[in-house]
Amino acid sequence: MRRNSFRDIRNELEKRIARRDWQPGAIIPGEEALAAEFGAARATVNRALQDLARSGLIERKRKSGTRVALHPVRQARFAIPLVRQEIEQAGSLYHYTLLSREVRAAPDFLRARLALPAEARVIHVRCLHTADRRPYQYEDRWINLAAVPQAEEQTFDETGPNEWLVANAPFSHAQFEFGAARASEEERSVLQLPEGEAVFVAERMTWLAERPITLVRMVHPPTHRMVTTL
Amino acid sequence: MRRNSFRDIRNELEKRIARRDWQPGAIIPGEEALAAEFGAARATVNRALQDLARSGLIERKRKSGTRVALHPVRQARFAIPLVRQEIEQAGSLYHYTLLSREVRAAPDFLRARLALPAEARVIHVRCLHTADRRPYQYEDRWINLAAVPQAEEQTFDETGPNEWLVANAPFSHAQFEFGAARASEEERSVLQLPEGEAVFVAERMTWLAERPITLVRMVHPPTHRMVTTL
DNA sequence: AACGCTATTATGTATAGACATAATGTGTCA
DNA sequence: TGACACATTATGTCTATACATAATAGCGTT
Repeated sequence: MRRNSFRDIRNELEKRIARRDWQPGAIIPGEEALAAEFGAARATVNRALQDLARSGLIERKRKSGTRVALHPVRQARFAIPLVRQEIEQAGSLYHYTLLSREVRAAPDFLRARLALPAEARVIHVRCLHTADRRPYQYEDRWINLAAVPQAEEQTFDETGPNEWLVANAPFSHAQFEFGAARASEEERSVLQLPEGEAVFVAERMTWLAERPITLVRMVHPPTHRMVTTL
Repeated sequence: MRRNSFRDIRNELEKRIARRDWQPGAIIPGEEALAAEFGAARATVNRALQDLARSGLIERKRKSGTRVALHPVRQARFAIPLVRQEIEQAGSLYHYTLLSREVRAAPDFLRARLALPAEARVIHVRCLHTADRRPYQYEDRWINLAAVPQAEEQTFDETGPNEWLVANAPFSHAQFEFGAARASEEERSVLQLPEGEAVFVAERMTWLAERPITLVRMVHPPTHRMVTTL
């Protein structure tokens, strides 16, 4: 006979919620009761319930008890891979090309977005990532030199700034923005797209404890799909 | 003196990893050792480590031990709101318009994507969601009648199929796809976009325990941004 | 060297019992 | 009646202990 694992309990409760055995908003039995029902310890039931709460299916409050979430504000997760990994995992040949690299004062739009002081100096890097020799991602990146001074010594002609940053400048917070746009003149030429083509744009800002690290705009051809499951 | 909570332990370990006290790829002390160091039980350390593993900062393997992730494959979460909520939370006026509703046999492309049998019947609904009278999202949805027979009685002329489904047909799995595309003729006319404009496309498939429920294609004007933080 | 069995080891999970904490209910006193 | 202290309750967390399980290392056999 199989022992009652917290997964079994979680799955069973999940099923009951999906089946509407317990209405949305309704309170479900307490940990003690469930523990008795499943013949498990309260700690085991607790673990199952915490799991469900994390996935947004139930809401828990001390003393009040546990209830089925009214609006199952479900959330999906997506991984943030390195371009190289993403491409190589798809079984393609990765290649990196540096297009330009420049140390300069932060332009106004960047100062505004990253809340940088007037005198801020940054590195601006533009590069292209290809998969099987076909343009895959055009990367347009700004790095705050005040936060990552070692970046100034990097030429970025062999490895991309993303890989270097991941290995040398951890971040604590990040903001992501995804959208679509008509390809600009420059994007079209770099990605070799026909006139008027659409592009998938992902922007990312990262901070390490309130200090802005980098802003990057990653532009993909319209064939690109970001996929995730729940 | 404050008790060592698993959060404290997690935060401390997080800090050490950020500080590079342990190099990426390096093995970190075992649970017993950490428990001794923090003066906690192994179960407490275990909980902290499982937490870190879930967030992708470390990788654990039985017998081998725990090591700092080489490429911290961090993951971000995004919420899956109802369009109405999304619009109203932004302080805008939500409005819904049904464009068409039709019960029919599943077309080939749909049968292929949802793995439906040859005789499958579906509802096809097209509708528009507006924010402050401006087109916000064009929704093109297919519902599998074998999985949600009650949908056949719904007219969807007052509330959108999404809202109805959320309240009446829960799902257990979902797949999301995001991308960009040039607006089709139909999308342009519904969303009132100029010729050659780009659109942001989100597709979602949902299942309840292996039974396909629905496939929806949600098309947004290029001004739309999907934002999330980590 | 190749193979397969076994012992070892670190993590994974379960348990009973205890105390902590937040939220709510209740009774007392001014 | 209102303010406030106190009891109650469900969840939150920790501990010590035990056993389970996956993966590896080492050994012995062929």
